[in-house]
Amino acid sequence: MGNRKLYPFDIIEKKWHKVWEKRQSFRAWNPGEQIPEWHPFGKRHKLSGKIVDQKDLPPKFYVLDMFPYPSGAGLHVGHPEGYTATDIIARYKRARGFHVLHPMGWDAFGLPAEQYAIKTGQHPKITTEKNIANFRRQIKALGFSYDWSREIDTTDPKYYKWTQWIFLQLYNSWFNPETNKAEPISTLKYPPELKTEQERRAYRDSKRLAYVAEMPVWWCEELGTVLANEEVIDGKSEVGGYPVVRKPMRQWMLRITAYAERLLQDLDTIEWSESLKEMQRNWIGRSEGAEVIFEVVDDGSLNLSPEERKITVFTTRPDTLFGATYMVLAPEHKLVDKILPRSWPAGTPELWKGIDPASRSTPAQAVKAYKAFAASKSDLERTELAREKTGVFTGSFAINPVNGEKIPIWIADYVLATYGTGAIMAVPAHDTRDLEFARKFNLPIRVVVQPPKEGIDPVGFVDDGISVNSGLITGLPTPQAKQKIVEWLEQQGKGRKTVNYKLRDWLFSRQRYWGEPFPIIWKNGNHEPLPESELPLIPPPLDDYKPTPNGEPPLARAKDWVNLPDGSTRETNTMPQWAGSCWYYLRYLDAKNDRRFCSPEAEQYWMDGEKYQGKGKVCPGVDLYVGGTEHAVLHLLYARFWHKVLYDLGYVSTPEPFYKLVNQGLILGETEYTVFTFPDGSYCSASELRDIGEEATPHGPMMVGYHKKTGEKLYGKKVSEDEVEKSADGFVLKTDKSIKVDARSFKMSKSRGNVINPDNILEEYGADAFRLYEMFMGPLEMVKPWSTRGVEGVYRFLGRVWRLFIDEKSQVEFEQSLTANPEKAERLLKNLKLSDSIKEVEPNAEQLKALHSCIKKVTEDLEGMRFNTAISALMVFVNQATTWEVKPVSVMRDFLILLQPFAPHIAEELWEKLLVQAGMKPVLEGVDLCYQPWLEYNPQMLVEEVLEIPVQVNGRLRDVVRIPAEATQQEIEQVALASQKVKPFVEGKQIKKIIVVPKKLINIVVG
RNA sequence: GCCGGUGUGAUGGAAUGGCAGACAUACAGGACUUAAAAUCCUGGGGCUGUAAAAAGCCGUGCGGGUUCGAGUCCCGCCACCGGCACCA
Repeated sequence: MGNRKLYPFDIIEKKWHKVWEKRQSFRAWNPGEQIPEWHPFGKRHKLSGKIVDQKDLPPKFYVLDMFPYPSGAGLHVGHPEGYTATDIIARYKRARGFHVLHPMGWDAFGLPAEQYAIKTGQHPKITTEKNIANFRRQIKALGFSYDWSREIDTTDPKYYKWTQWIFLQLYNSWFNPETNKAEPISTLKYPPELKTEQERRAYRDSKRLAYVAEMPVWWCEELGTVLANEEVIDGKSEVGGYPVVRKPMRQWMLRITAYAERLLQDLDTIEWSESLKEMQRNWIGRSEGAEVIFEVVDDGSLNLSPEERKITVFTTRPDTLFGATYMVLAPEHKLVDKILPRSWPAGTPELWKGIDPASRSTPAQAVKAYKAFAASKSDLERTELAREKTGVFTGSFAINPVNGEKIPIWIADYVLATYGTGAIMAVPAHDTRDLEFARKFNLPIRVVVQPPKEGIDPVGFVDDGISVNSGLITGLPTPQAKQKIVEWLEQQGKGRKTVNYKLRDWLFSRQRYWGEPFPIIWKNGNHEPLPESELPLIPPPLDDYKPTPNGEPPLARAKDWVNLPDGSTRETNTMPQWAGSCWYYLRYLDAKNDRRFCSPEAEQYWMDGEKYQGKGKVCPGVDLYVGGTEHAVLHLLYARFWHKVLYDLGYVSTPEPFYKLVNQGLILGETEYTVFTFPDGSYCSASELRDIGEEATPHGPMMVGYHKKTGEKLYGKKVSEDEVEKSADGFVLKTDKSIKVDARSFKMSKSRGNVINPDNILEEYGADAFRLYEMFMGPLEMVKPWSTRGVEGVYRFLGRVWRLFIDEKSQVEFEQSLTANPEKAERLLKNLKLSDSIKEVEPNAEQLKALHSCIKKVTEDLEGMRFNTAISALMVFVNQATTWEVKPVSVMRDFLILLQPFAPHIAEELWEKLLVQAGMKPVLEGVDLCYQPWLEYNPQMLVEEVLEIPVQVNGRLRDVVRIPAEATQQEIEQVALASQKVKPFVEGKQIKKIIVVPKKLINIVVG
């Protein structure tokens, strides 16, 4: 790239940023606010100077970005992808007359700032502020039409005051299963047997939506904190990839499980992508089945109470009860230790007695050894490897309620304590895991479901079939068999129909400093809420931000803060990072309110589509939410949960927060080519390798592959694009075409060194080109590789737009005077002259057609969020307009209205030129470009007098004929048949039928 | 293994069941230039064919099907990407 700019984007962009800021162009107005005389929104909607009421305001459109965590690394090119998409929509909707709310803020609590604080002793606030300032600068440089007056920061006490307040709402609520919603804790009814206040308190505390529980949690030594299930991936922390272990700790929990069903059901009411909804459904993991009670066989020596004698299992296949040949408890199951007989029953095979030969003398010893073995396995080990089944016989038996059969009770870690009842009935014939286990320990396998088709082995058949050898359900197809057996169990009091969810309650406390402190104090072992008047509760500064040596959170170091005069102490845990992002979209509605998290008026106006949009489509909540898939389950599930609680308590008016959600696809690094070499340095074709992939090494990620024949591990070497060429299938080395090269794009990462810094792109091509490129790459939702060459392409397009309007001679003079007086840059812009070819003339038919087909395409594509094709329509227009000797002002004006959402800076500058130098009349006089009304296309302008109609014979293209638009079907047929190119294919054959698609195509079918 | 998504030129990608490859990138040729950059113009899926054309055939991951007509719809596969994964 030469250093000469195609147009002075740097000057223009700075200029318009200042203008927009000064005019507060993108400020949105809450009901009750007075709109100043000068504001363009007031002018557009005739509300200037008025104190507006909800009913005066035009329909709202709330378009939201997932706010970023301001990391020290600065903006990633992935951020502006979503932000540009929402900005284009925001600008388009504004032009369409909507009252647009388009805010931005910072999700600023987080680990990196805290870890930096641990290293340096510097308060994390300082790092955070610095990073926010950098992010703000970078985002502002892109010219997004945010209402910056609503900017929020989750680490600002004015913000987290309300995060803490919402926590108190959760704390002071319980979920009433009868009404299926959260209610104030005061409506809780106590069982009559609870007499003392202490008993009632314990009962109350056990029902709260925010409650304390001692439970095994994921403890991450490296991070010095516990993590939520959702933050643990493959036995490692999602952040940093550190090992985690299970550890019982006292923790704050949020009762999200109470909302499992509603979180699932309401997915059907919102417009999210199917894949995203599926992810949430999977996470919630609803499964219908039955609980079945098995009775432990006790000859009296076990001393079991009647309650302890019952083992309840959960199964989704009650129809296979007759095939249950053993049962399994999780090692952590409560009853495990109670059911152990003193000695092995007669005839217990050695194989059943456990993993440790030394401990086989009694069941208690075997079980103890097995429990120790299972507990020692990290979760990584549990999920990894071939998952060889392990387990041990307890020595006890239970009675299968359907046939009275005595079956052995085992413990095994393939049964999870945390799902269902922590116990299962094992049906090896019809469950893959049970089958594996039964085969390993030589347990009986009994077929009770016949596959519907011949030739399928019934052992290991897990789908629906016909019940066999199953007493009263024999002969029934699986669904009916399930129903009938459950009815029978219910009659007998041996079981019932039930639903289970994979979703667990949300572990809500962290042993960190840089998070919201809990507004909770502890008095005599009981917790109490802080009064609302004491919010926000601000954490004290520390000298040392590490956890204390005995594992207490860092806040425990601040003795003066923790210990209160009356002897009570503060909770020292903090909330997880997700807390602040659970409700930020509500704070934007009324960001400065210090009496409430958000006023009811603002909430109702901006969130409730139905009431204030009048007729038409109802879009409750945030109308459009755009962000990455990385938040598919965590943030989006948590936020929906909080929203539903607030809805139940009457604080918000919609059951769902985000009506329409779009996931932007990841932007990968530029395509990389890898050639593999043998240790001696000679090349190996990628086609001879299997399992090509990345491997982390101390020098960063390396490409590795394994030789298909020898299994030898080979390393890859990066080669540049000019060293390779495309062959029949895939790329090969230019120097040796027998050597295939691996070509793929990778996620951008520091260690790989393929990160594109937005600052550099902005510097070289400007914000408009950057915005345009990110949208032009392809459909928003798709994963796509970055290509800096592609940026140059759209940059050239903007250069063509510029030259369409600006006189070349004045451009040259401008550049010269700019070199001489760079400090006068902005004033020199005035010297740029409009091209002489732009004239106040009536547009001709061709020009109108070009304009109106552009309006049509851009409008339709914006409605469908197909930005890439909208931009190509703009390019088509410019390519056509470049050939016009005279360009009518009106046509060029309308083009700028279409261009503005995509490339606002250049559009504003050229609009101003048309106003000042060509005396252009805007569509709405005195209104800024960003509030000019959108254009309607006129179908009349697109009508062709002569159409080019393709002629097919038997579906194959033979000719294209020109036919007057008003031609009749017969005339069209005649012209087509008369075509010299068509004749040879028709002559001598019988014409069976002629299909004429009006204005589109004609197909002659011959026999 | 289960669920979801995607497969189209050298590349990113376009195509309400109706001219496959819009628009752009890369490439090649030309104009302008002392030269280069920038700009403008032209070309282009493959094969056969021809002096050049014309013309024909084949082409949207693979195999079938529906249809006058399929990248698009249906059935069966394959590959890649993402998510979940001992959840009974």
